[in-house]
Amino acid sequence: MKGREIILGILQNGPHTGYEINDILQTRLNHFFDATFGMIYPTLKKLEQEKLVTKQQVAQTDKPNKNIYTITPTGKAVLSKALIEPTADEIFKSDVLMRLYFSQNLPASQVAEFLQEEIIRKETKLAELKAQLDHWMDSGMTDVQKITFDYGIAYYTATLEVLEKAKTQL
Amino acid sequence: MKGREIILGILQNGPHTGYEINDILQTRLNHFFDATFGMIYPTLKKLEQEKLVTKQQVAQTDKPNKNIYTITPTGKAVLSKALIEPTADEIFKSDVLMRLYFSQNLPASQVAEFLQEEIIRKETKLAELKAQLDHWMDSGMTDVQKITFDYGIAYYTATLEVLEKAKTQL
DNA sequence: TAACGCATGTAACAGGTTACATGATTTA
DNA sequence: TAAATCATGTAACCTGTTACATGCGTTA
Repeated sequence: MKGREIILGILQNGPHTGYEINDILQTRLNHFFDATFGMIYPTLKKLEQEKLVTKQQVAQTDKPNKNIYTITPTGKAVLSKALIEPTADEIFKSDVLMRLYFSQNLPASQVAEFLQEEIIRKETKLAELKAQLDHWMDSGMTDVQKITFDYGIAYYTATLEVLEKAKTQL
Repeated sequence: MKGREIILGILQNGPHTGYEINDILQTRLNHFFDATFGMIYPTLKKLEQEKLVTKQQVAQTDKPNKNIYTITPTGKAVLSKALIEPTADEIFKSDVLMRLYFSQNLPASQVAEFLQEEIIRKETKLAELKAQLDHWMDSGMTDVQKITFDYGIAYYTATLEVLEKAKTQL
């Protein structure tokens, strides 16, 4: 699934603005997808042109006006088709591991810094994900969605352990 | 680090052909980077134009002719600079987790299939990585490179556990 | 007064993917 | 005889990134 189908997926649970879609992506799906407004708005525009979503403009007084997008029956059909395709390989690229791999000529202090940068990032992400659990359960988390949460926790926890152990052993 | 610097990094450990670079990427770095020939050859061409590498053509009788690329002093300078920059966030996108997230209207059998597809992939990757350890240690694995290996093992192991537990609990 | 939340969008560009094209030798 | 290994490359395309542009109300 690419941005296109992912946005359709989010809209299947109800109409949303681009801003809200970004919010969902940044909180609940942050640990396995990465989105930016530069992708969300152009994608919504294309989806509208293809008639997979409809746009409803809403004027607001205190806040900027907003566009609420709703998935169409055609959009639902496209999504359903995408959802039952065989799954694709995950994409994982780590700059930190790449640095470690190429670090032969760097001082240990530099290597320690790389490790530390990643430890901070992962600790932050882990804390955010854990903090997210309560709100998410309130707003209706399914058992299967819980797997994606557990996956994230397990991933951050296991790799943090490796990074921390490596740091002490330098 | 993007493809450009990664290829420079590999060439810092000695001259290589594009084919060999691919091989290194597919075996040792496979668990945190993904490369294709369609990226490697065009990148080598650009690097040559920028004089960051030099090409030596070698005629072979039994096998196709090959081009051996060597990093230049300018190339080494570019690489050194890239290596000490602050590290970038890792990129992680999981199609399987995305399917699980959107699976409300799918039958449990379909969810089980998603899980199974990923379990097979991860088991395969884990086995390949473990199998790689011996050759890699023979060809000179540094302590810091060992971290990248441990990271991969920890990641596959921890997430496999989550996926397998989820499968039994469906 | 600085930062954050709300809210949308475009244009240029980078980076990599996919598919195609070729072809001999060796191994199963 | 099918598949794998060795070996290189191009062209079109897709997808997303980065940077820019705007602007009010509220909170710290």
